Amino acid sequence: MERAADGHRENPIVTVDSCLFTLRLRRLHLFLVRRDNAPYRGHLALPGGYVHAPADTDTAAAAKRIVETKLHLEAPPFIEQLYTFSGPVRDPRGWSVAVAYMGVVPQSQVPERLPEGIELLPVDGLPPLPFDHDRIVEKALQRLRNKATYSSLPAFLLPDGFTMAELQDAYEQVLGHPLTRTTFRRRIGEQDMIEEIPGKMRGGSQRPAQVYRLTSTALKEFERTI
Amino acid sequence: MERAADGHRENPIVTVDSCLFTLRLRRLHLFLVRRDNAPYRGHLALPGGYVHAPADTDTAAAAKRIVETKLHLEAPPFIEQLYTFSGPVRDPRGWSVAVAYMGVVPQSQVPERLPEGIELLPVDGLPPLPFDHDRIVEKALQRLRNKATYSSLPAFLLPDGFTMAELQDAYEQVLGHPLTRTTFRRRIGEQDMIEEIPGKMRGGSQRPAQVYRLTSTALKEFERTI
DNA sequence: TTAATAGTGTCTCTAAGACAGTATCCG
DNA sequence: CGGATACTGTCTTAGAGACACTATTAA
Repeated sequence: MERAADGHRENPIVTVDSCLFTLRLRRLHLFLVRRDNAPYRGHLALPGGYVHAPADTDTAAAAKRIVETKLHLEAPPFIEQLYTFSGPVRDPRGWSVAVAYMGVVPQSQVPERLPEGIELLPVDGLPPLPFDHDRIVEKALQRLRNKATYSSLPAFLLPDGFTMAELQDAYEQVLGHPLTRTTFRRRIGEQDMIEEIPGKMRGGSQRPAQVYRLTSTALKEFERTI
Repeated sequence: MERAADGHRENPIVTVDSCLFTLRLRRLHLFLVRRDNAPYRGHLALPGGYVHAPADTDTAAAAKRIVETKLHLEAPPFIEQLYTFSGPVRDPRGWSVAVAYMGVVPQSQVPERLPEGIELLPVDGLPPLPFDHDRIVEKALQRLRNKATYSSLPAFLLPDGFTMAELQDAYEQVLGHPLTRTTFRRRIGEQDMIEEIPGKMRGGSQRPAQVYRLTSTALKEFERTI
């Protein structure tokens, strides 16, 4: 931890970038913002910004501040630190460290018409992104898909009050492959992760479905044994 | 990503800290170094240091450099980024960002007598550590234990050439609970993770055991379904 | 009644854990 | 041969997936 005597050391730039996902028309989408400053001015990129050292209490606070400021989204129901990217070339402004965050937002929390400069693009078929944001998005999708196999994460893409069919669809959209209905119901039932909203039912011209909500605002991880 | 006009923003200090584990006398141990600079001079802490911005190619390179310099260990067979800790108080030198790494080293790569200033302590019963290193170690142990449930990670604690009993013991030491022998053999066998070293056998005054090695120098993760 | 989706019961097959039996070494 | 540990085969039980059957609504 000694201060280098040779004067070679410069302190890296520290930024925060966030990958926020939502479901729209049953497809997974990513939030992007059009940059209004150099570098890459005018390009679509992940919402990001500098850490404001004295004001922000940590990088998570910086991420929240930037999401609120740039995406006009209130606190996402799930957001967590993803990975830290670093190096001399990923940002043209110099040797940089980017602490990346990953989160999900229910569609109900997203306005129908997005504010100017904010775009919501389907994750399959994203344009090339500036900086190393392609790598960040790839890692975020890996994490999201992986967590879908052992946690309640996909449920955070849904509004409070969803049917079993909607929940299964959220899992399938994230995982990218179908699940067997019987097994899905059984597995979810074992996890003590959702509860029936008493009496509440929903249906069109068929048998109405039971409506559920998460039992906890915290992510629930499933059991695993070696 | 605009430069703040108010002048409030200072760039945080960027450091790297590493949690390296090994098995010694069948127990999990953590590497610590006695600090020879302020702050916390003379205290045992995780091996850490500043990122050398132009010289290091990224924070992983910084972690490797610091492990080699401070622990006198060659490249650990497994090391990965753990988490990034940040805030105004975790380091008395100011608002800081610490990118933490976690790794394992086989006992065979550790000299019997450790160099001056380096200590290897059992993970149960560590002294309180400076900075927020207690939190970092806690997170590293969580990651290590979690990965033991679905990957070949504990095998990296062993030298090349281990018996099935030694492998099971490594898993049990990391997980902290016994495993059933039959199931363990079956599960490991399915993973295509280890291979027999042909002809090689080891045993005292009993039937000699088959000796194995990892099939890959990369971590192997087991299958998982929802 | 029919169409459509929700929800349940059950059958089969596979995998997990328990346990006993066989193999192979040393002394 | 006896003791010790390595390894394998098999039995029982539990869970996964497949599938069919029942339930409940609107038209």
